[in-house]
Amino acid sequence: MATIRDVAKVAGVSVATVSRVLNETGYVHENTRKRVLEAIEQLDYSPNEVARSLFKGESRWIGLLLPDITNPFFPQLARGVEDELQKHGFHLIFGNSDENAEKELHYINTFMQNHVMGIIMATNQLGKTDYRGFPIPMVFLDRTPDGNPSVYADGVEGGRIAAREIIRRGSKRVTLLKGPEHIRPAQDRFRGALEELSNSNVDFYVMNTHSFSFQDATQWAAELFAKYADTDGIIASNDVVATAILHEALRLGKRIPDELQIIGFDDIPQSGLLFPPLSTIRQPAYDMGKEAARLLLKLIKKEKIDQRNVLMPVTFVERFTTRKVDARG
Amino acid sequence: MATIRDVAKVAGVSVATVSRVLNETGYVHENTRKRVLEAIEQLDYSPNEVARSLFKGESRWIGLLLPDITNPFFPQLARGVEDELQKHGFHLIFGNSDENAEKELHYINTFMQNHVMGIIMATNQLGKTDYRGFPIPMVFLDRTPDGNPSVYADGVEGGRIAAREIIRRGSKRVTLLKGPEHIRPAQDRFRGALEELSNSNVDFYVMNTHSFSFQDATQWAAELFAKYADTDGIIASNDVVATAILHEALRLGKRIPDELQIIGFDDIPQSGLLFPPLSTIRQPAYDMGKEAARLLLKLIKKEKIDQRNVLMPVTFVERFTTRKVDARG
DNA sequence: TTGAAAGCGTTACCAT
DNA sequence: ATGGTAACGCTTTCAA
Repeated sequence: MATIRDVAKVAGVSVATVSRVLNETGYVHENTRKRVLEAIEQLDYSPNEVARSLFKGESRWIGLLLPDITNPFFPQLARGVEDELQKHGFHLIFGNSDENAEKELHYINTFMQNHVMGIIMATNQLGKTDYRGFPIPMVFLDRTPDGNPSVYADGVEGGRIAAREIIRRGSKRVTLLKGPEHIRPAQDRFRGALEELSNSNVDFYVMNTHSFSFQDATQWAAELFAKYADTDGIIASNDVVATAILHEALRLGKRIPDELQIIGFDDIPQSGLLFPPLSTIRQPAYDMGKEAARLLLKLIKKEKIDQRNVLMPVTFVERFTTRKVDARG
Repeated sequence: MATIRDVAKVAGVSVATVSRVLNETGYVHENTRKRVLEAIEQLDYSPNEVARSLFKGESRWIGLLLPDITNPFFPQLARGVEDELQKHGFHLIFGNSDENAEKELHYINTFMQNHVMGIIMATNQLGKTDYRGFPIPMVFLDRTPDGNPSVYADGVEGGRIAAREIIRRGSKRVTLLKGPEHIRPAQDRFRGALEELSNSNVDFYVMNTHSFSFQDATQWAAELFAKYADTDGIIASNDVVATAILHEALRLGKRIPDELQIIGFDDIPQSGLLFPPLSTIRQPAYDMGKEAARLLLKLIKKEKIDQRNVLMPVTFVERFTTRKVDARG
């Protein structure tokens, strides 16, 4: 690996001059500039970012902390973050926290030791640790109780839409799954749907569920259909749960969507690949990632922020687990 | 951020001594050690990895370059890599190459500039760039033409198993999809299946297909069923393609698996969530990630390597797009 | 057992 | 327009 000194020697100039052409700062004669550029070419030199970072006290690294990249919602998000950072010459250091407060702290720590310029994190441990007054910018992929910068999807509205659409398409005995207590988006969705359902004239049944796992959901689904056999519409707390319910319904021979409608949440990539393809409330995961990266970059560059908490819109994706309805509703 | 100098000052010793207790190198009196530790505690000091890395000319970073984290096979792999690295105190710098040689080079470059100690990459551009004699260890997630270290799944055997199982379960008119020419695992699978099919007494039809995309596959599926309506077994080139075929078959009202059997490849997470759940040849993605990380770490530490090219076993995952057969076959 | 100082590869300041 | 050099925070000789 050639260093700036090697380049200086070959070009017959001082390291200061090389640095100047590298960074395009200060004066340097066109001829010397050429010589330096040639030397760089010849030696296949590229500057050592570590040294740069040490001197400047800054870097081009961003830490991204996700609960689990294996969870289908997150890859899109990560991709959005990476694409945006990449455009601005920043790089990602990545970790999985498994929703574990200890791991989370550990990663934040190593991020700091590695001079990252900012951190983007999704967590449900919010409130357990106080991140106000943190020495570097952080963006949360979720609302934060303390008003930290964040980007999040409009779960409440999502819940409302889900309820509205399932009612509008004719379900009369709706089942609403509550979702994990400690996961904020789940509770938002629940509240939104509950609100809309309460104001409607359909019967509905709330089922308490505590996880997002496929296994668990399969079991509730069985219980649900045993207990409430004539339900004709289910609002699931996310797409994975919706998938489990769909399976169980199919297994019981229910006709979807004629006999039973199902709406999920998230619009993870596989939802469109199910049979029948799942109708769901879409969170724009990729764009959320991009937005988070943008916000963080602004924070880092201390640009003016007009919106520290950006709310992303949510949309109904009509596929085939809900009935068609004519344009006028 | 406190520095080693601050600690030295508070503890009333030199930075050299602090460094010694930090690294547990050289002699240091128990009493001074205590004082230093207290100072560290008091200042909440942790060493600057960037400075460390600059001095040592080494780091705890590993670059991971994947085609696209959004592609369902890769998150598991990434997770395997991260878990293993994490255990050994290494961190991941991550990028998506999109199978684009230019991007690939760009990332490799930034990885190098950032002093990563090694690189793990999955690519189908192999051979376009010569990575022999590269200054840091690289592990490829695929076989490499030039014998670079690698970990890969046994595609040929996978193809054989797929063909064997579909024949054993009674398909008489098998369709084999070829998959993209330039993707090595796809060709391995194809060759394996072709071999087994050739040695069998079933009729078979090879369909040339050029991508792994869901959209494209949906189209071929339509063509396929039009052209070869009585095929009763399809070996797809991966699970995404298998899913598209499954859909099309369901749409045409075919009974699965009685009338038509389908086998995929990969065992991506959603394959078990399809309806009916997809039978497939499983690549152990998570373990492949772990194995790649282990191999790389060994390379970095210059430990003895008994196997520079590790072949991972592939298994048949029996679900419900293939027929049951009694234990004796 | 401890400290002083050089050096890792940069950048930026101050001279010239 | 160019060069010398201190400094970033650490580790590691070398001397004491």
